[in-house]
Amino acid sequence: MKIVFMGTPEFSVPCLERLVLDGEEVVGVFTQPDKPKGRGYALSFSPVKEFAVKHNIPVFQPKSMRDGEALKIIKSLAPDLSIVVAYGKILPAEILTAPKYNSINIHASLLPAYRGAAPIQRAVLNGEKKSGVTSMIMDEGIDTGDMLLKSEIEIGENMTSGELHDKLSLLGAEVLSQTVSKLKAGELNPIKQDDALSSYAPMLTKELCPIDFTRPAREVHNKIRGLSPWPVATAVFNGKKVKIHSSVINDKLCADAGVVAKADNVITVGCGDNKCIDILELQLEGKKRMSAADFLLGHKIEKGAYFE
RNA sequence: CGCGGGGUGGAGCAGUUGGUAGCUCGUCGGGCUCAUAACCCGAAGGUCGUUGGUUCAAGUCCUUCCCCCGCAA
Repeated sequence: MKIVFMGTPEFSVPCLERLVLDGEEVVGVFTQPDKPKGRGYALSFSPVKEFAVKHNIPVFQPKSMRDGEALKIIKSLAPDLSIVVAYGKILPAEILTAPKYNSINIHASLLPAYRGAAPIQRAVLNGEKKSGVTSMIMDEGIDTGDMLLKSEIEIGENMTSGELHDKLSLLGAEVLSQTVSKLKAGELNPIKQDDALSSYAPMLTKELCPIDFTRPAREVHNKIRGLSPWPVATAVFNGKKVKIHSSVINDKLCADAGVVAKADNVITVGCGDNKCIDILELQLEGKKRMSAADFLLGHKIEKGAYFE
């Protein structure tokens, strides 16, 4: 089957890779334009582009999908199907319906819940017990298309967004592969989403990062794992910003919000509900990420020290 | 050349106005203890990221390059 693939971040790569492994004819890849990133503003390729280049698949990076150019390209590629996985642009109907079998999307949530840009992280932030991947036929709305296949996965107590991301990314490739093969076999039964049950997962911003230790321990913990590995929950210690990379809930100790209850191998900090969290890994500004134990070797934590 | 922090014994940090390096942990040996990730004594281990320079003398000043990280995108 001739397929056009649209995707940008790391999450999309396993899907694209799976299509290639399944022997599909990927005739073109659309991905976001190269952008200056990182220190020094070096121009960088998207992970999908990296993969496509390596496999000699033609890459297209239009700035807009609505100026007719993109449509022209797609028509010239004459695909049977378009597959969109975290492309990062909202596609107009003319693009979606250009291929013979229209466009299929892989979304990292159990739709209709968590439509939108950051379904993985939002699920972790909200302390959801499960998540998953849904394939759907795309329409013009944001993740509102008719659902095709769905696969669930458990979210562990201490799982981070990064870990869930990696699992869903692989699961997504699996669901995609099945969806395509069922499409070929004519076995797909699109199911309408129940809008009443829908929810939206907006993009993360750095405003979410500061930890409020007056919140319950579980909420603090969910924030820490939900924002890991990006943008990472932060606190202030001794006037310096620290990123808190990982934690576990500690309901054996008790301390005022933000106050350090204990610091030997881990740093135990009080939260708002008379429980604590154990900080396992943290990172001082300008320093590398390190375990709490390593941090403590070089940083004395006096009695009464606190995070804010 | 977007802004900024940093590269010091295995790990995390100190190191003032330049005079051959110190702390905590770890490691090894010994001791104490019913016992211990506790405590005591002792030991090993560092060309102070790299290059060149200034100086009687540089981890500490200037220079080249490499690497790491925070911010911002």
